[in-house]
Amino acid sequence: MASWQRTHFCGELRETHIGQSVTLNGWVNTFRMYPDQVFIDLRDRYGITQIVVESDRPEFFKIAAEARSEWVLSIQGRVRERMIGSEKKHNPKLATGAIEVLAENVTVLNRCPTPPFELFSVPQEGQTFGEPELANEDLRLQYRYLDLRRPTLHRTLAMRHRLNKVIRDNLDAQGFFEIETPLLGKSTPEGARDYLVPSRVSLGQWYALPQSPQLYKQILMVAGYDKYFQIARCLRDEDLRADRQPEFTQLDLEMSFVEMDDVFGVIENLTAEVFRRCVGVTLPTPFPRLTYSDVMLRYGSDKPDLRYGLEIVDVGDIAAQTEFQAFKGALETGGAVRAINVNAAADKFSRKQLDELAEIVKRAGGKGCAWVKVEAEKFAGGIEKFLAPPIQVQLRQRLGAKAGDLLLFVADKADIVCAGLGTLRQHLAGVLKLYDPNALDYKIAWVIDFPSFIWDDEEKRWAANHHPFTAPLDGDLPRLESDPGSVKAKAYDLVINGYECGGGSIRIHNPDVQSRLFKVLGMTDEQAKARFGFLLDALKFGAPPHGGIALGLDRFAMMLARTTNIRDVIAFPKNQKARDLMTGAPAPVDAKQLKELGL
RNA sequence: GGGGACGUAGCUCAAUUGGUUAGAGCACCGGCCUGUCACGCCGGAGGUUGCGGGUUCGAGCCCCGUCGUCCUCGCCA
Repeated sequence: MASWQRTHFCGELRETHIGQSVTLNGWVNTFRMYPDQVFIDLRDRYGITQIVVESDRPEFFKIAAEARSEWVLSIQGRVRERMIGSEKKHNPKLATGAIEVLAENVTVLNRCPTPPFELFSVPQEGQTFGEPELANEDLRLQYRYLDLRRPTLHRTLAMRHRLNKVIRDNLDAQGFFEIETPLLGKSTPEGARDYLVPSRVSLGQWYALPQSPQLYKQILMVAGYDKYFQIARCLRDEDLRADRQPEFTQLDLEMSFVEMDDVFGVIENLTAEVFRRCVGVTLPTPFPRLTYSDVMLRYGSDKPDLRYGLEIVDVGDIAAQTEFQAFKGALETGGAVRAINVNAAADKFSRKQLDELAEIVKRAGGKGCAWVKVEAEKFAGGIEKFLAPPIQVQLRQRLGAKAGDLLLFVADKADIVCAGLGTLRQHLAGVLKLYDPNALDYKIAWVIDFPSFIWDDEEKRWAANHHPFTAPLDGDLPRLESDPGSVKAKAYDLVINGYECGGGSIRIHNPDVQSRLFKVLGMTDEQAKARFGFLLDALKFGAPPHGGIALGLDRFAMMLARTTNIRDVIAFPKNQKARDLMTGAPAPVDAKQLKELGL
């Protein structure tokens, strides 16, 4: 062992170590200088230990006095109790506060320039490390290795490690095999935009990086590996969001001889253990199962945040009795009129703020939002004059309204009403603080009974809502050709606190059904064979009934870490333009490289 | 591609809404200090207000363009 190597960690020493000779390695967290003493708080992953360097060792005192934030030091010394004379001078804020290390040797392992932004600040009560006010994110991403020194990020990455470990242990115990699948694969035309990789040995031809291991995992089922999982990197060349990165990590999973309940059982077992072991929260199982049509109506979203109420209520039948043109017009063209009762909020919104609510609905595609305040006897303001007393009575009853409530209405095509009120609901919950974003408060549910198809108005054809191998509900099969829009799928999403954290389906294993489904999608057998031939071939060779799911692990980590920014849970994330500000990727390459690839 | 917010010292922010020499805290440098622990005290240095143009007697502030960052719609089977 080299003389500078550590014998202990910086968070380790206690009164029991007093008198021992130790060596600590770490970064200078803070320093306090005196004419005859230098105090250095030395930091590593495990904590902080105070180092004292005294002037009776001038050669080391000089080095210590020069040391600055984030220098890397090795301190050899003796552990002693913090005393002045015979009086104890412990620091109760530090786990190591009873002791300090009197330096007998100081080695500078590396210097560090003044960091471009602050990494540490005053610790909060009960914390070893203090979080500074965060610098601009682009600066922090450029110096990611410095930003990653922040204890919050250490904790998050430690938590992700535990998440992966729990997943592997749990699925192993449930009988799953972890199997890797290729990164270099074949582009499949539907779905997200592919990242492409040129082939050097087959000039002019391209691999695609996987959007998910979907096709491979189904083939593994054909091959008899009846419980498969993989912690898989997936790549999609689409625009980024606060919860979306171009490369992200899925827990990909597939099982044979199963129906939906079997997948739910495995995932509920796993998810409950993840939350118990990562954040100490017990989730009640089984998770609630909500239908797509139900959540769209009540929450205006297929991934509702169930931590708060503010449910949407259909008032179309009552609105039809009014002469209010905005209501009548929407209903006459087959639309809907729905409302939210914002409890006790009548006085919380100024006229200007109500206009802002209308703006939010407009941004969601709507024409605006009508409002009315509820008083003891009657409604007031907004569209009150369009609502005759008997209408008011009905609305009051339907919406459970009492004096002081604020009623918000949106009238439009049904999907716009959902989007408008859904967005409004989220906004209101934030503004009215109906939930605590920092609390260990998790509302988790399955959303089921998704439509199999959605109508693509541009291409004038039915498109697969999930993917073209998703099995329709058995009872809906007879309507596959006659009424595709009414067919529901054996597809399911796992929704946590308003985030889609997973999705999957039971797959079609019957070639006849698969063929019928391709026809609905406007694909001939030949076209289907050209696109998915290898999978269709494989499915012919004795495919078992199978199904599975993929969980978005980055989003899971966001939930566990209680952040709304996916970059907080990824060690080296990309910015909104999909750039890595630390490495500078993407970047031009040498002409020679391009030439080799025939580009 | 559309909509929105932001860009002032190394960092976080301010600048009485167009008016004198653009300030503060932290960081940095120097000095003082025998027990600090966010040490304290004194002093100092540090600015093309993202960039380019325009309006004006006068622009950090208004207008146009551009670059960058974030949020969002489209997109994400």
